[in-house]
This record gives sequence, structure tokens and C-alpha cells, in this order.
Amino acid sequence: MSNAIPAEPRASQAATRRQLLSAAAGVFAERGFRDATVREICRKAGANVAAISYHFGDKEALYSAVLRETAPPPAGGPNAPGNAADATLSAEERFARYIRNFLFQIAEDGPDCLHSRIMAREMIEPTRALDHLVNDFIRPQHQWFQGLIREITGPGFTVEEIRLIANSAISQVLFYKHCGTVIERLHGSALLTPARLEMLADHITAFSLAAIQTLALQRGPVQRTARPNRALRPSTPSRTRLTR
Amino acid sequence: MSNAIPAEPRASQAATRRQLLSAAAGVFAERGFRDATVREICRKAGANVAAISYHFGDKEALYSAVLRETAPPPAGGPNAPGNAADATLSAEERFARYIRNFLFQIAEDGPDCLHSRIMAREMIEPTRALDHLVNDFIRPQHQWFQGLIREITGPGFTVEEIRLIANSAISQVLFYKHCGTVIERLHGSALLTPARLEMLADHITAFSLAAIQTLALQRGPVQRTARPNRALRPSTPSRTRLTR
DNA sequence: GAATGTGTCAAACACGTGTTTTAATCCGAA
DNA sequence: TTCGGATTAAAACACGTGTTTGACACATTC
Repeated sequence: MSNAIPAEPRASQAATRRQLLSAAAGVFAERGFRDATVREICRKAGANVAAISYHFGDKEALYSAVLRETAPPPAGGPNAPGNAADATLSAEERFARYIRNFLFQIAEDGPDCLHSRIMAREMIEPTRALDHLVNDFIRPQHQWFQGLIREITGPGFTVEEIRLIANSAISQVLFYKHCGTVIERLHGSALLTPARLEMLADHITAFSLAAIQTLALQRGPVQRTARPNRALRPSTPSRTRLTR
Repeated sequence: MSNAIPAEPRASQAATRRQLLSAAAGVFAERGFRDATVREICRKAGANVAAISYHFGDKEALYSAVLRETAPPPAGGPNAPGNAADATLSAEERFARYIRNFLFQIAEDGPDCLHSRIMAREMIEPTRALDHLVNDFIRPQHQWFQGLIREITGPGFTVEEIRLIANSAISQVLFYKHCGTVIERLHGSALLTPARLEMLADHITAFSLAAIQTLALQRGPVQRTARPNRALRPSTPSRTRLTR
């Protein structure tokens, strides 16, 4: 037993482990933890089923490793969702970007979307990893989003009311991910095309901003202090493309 | 072999079959088709596992029978969702009732809610029964709801736009059903209490009506022909309890 | 070149699932 | 009472799942 740490224990060691992680991320995102089979993961990774036990311990430990590996970098604090934190933009424009980012993250199938897709899966089919995901990702993002909404509403809303509004906006995005099958049956066309995603993001933004601004108006227009004209003007971000 | 048709083949025959249907409805609604086990169903029905094969054929046929048995009666046409079709009410009030009925139907656990709960399950975990459910229940209800929304918006919206608005409203309701676990983790309190359901229904109604009326206002207030004052007034159904 | 430890593989294992088998039981009809 | 079909029950079956086993190949080290 040499005291020297084997920095690179084996060339192939890291290779199989990496391919296992990559294949597992895709299968977990596509099927969820429960319906993902170790045999499919290993087949796509070109490895033997025993490799999971050898490199990770068991299926659940592999799942945890996938969550750890695919986790997005902090990128200036845990609460910065993509490019929606640009301080030079108005709150409404940041809202539009957040919705669009969120929708594309969970609907597209690029390698950057794996973590978001797995989280969307966890919401409807929780595993023991849910607590960790809530604390490290979902709650910070939700808090950040609630702060953004309060910028638009102005004061006069309780934290509970702000939370309900945030849920109303987010639920529209998740709906197209979770209920995609039934929506496609309902009006018989593919949902995931980029063009349709753009349209969906525009609608959800327009619908939600219209609701938020009207609720703020009803609650008390005079309480609005910061940049009141911008918030009260019923802007139509669904018509004027903000992003891209 | 007697030619006389055995109108009541056996007293216990119908009994086991009925108890099997009842138990299966509860288990299917609670766990979904996939996670429901025939052994749990039979244990709750006080029957042997072979009874499913004997009385129905297999698990899937039992599921179909449950859907058939728990289906709500037409009740004046297939598109009348509960008491939300009362023609004496304004469109906004019928909207509020529809949202409230929908939310309670999928969140509560009474025997009348089984079919709705199973349908909510089908949306995120479809089975081969989905096509039938879409054609017979989901699509008619969705069409009815879109007609209701068009009453509020007035003309000037395409069918696609109306459909998006309907989805935005429905998605908020389904969110609390499908993502209940993560929401409870997020702010650590039970979601399903009747008091909280009332509050959720009020919020979703207020949020959605605010959005719809504002979008209609932006689109073109002059196009509104029927009862314009009622639709344009930003009523606050979240404050004035409409139902109950 | 032999020894050692690491990584891999096919096969087997343990377990839960839906389904079927086979015999026993029930109950009305003759 | 006896017969015969209908119904039930326990056990076994077939299959897919995650996991483990034991042998094997390979590179490194002595």
C-alpha cells in the first residue's frame, strides 16, 4: 500500500464512471428515478450492470451523484436564474426572461437542461432526494422569484399573497411539462417545438403580468412608490418580443 | 344448462365484484394505475387475488371498469361541470364556481371525487385509457370552459388564444394536486385542508379573472358587445365570497 | 516473470409484481 | 340428499427489477 495518492487510479476507471453518470442523467431525466432501469443506463453507457454497484454503491447513490454532477454552478449566488437577474432590465422584462428560461430549461433536451428536468420530475414523483433539492435549489429560486414579483406589485401584499402569485405563474410553466401528453391529445399537435415554446412563454408572461398588475391596481394604486408608471402601464410583452 | 337467464347469478357474486370495484377505485385514485397493486386492492376488498382475473380478466380491465363505474352521470349534457352551469349567474361567477368545484373535486377524498382524482393521475401518468378519458370527459369540459372564457373576454380572440387562457387557469388548479408534496416542503404546512382550499380557489379565481379582463381590455374594449360593464369592471371575487 | 490489486463480465440471486392453476367450497336445482 | 355449475382460496408460475457473486483480464509493482 503506497502512501502516494493515486491521482489517476486508472484511465478507464474514470471513463466508465463518467459515461455511467452521463447515461444515467439522461435516463433519469427522461423516465424519472422509479421508471429508470439500471439495465438501460448501463446499456447506454456501454457498461455492465455490476458497474453501478462497483462505482457508486446502488441506484440511489448513482441518482445522488447525477444530481450533484448536473447541478448548475452558483453563478453569482444561488438565486440568479440565468440571465433574468440583469439589473438593467425592468422587473417586467426580468419576469418575462425568467418565465422563458424556466420553460425552455424543463422542456428542451440539451445537456444543460438535465438538472431542471430531473427537478421537474421530482415534483410529481418525489424521492428521498427531494428535501435536498428543495433546500438547495427550489426554495432559493422561489424566494428570488417572489422578490421579483414584489417589485412589480409594490407593497401592500402579504408574503402569503406573493407566494400564491408566484405559484400561479410557475404552475402554468410546469403544466406544459407535466401534462404534455394530455395536451397533445387534446389538440393533436406537438408541444415541444421551439416555436411553440416561444409562444407559450409569451402567453404565460402576458397572462401573469396582466393579473399581477391588475391585482396591484385593485389593492391600492397609491401605495406604489417606485417607478409607478412602468408598473401600472399594462405593457404587452406578448407582442413586443423581449428576449432573443 | 337451463335456458333461463340467471338474472341474479349469485348473491355473493355481485358483492365481491362490487367490493373489488370500490376498493380498486380508492387505490387507483390514491396511487395511480402503475403503483396500485392487485394484492392491496384485494386485501382492502377482502377478496383473493384470483378474484380480479375471475371477475374482470386482468388489472387493466378492472381499471376500465372502475372508470366506467365512477364516471359522473351526464347530468344535463356532458359539458355541465357541477353547479357552474347555472345560467342565472354571471360568467365571472360561473368561472369562480368552476374553479372551486374543480379544485375540490381533485383535492378532497370523498367517493364523488374518485373519477376526477383518477383523471388527474392520468394527466401526469397516462395509461391506455387516456384517449377514452380525453374524448369523453376532458375535451368536453375543456370546450365548455373555453366557451365560458369567451363570454368574459368577448370576441377578438382566436380559438388558440382562448385555449391558452383556459390552460393558464386550469394549470393553477392542477399544480396544487400534482406538486402537493413539494409545496408542503416549501412552506411546511398541510395543503389539503378545506379552509386552505377555499383560499386557493379564491386566489386562482381572482388571479385568472384579473388576467382575462385585462387582456380583453388591452385587446380592444370597443369590441365587447354583450354586457360590457360587467366584464370590464375589475370585480374582486377573492374578497367577496361567491360560493358556499 | 510472479504477485497484487483494480476493474469488468456473465451469471445468479432475492424480491415484488400480475397472472394462472388446481382443488376446495358454496348453494340452488333436481 | 345429491348433482353440477359457480365462486373462492392457496399455491405456484412467469417476468422484470435491483443487487451480488465469483471468475477473469489487465496494468502495475516487486
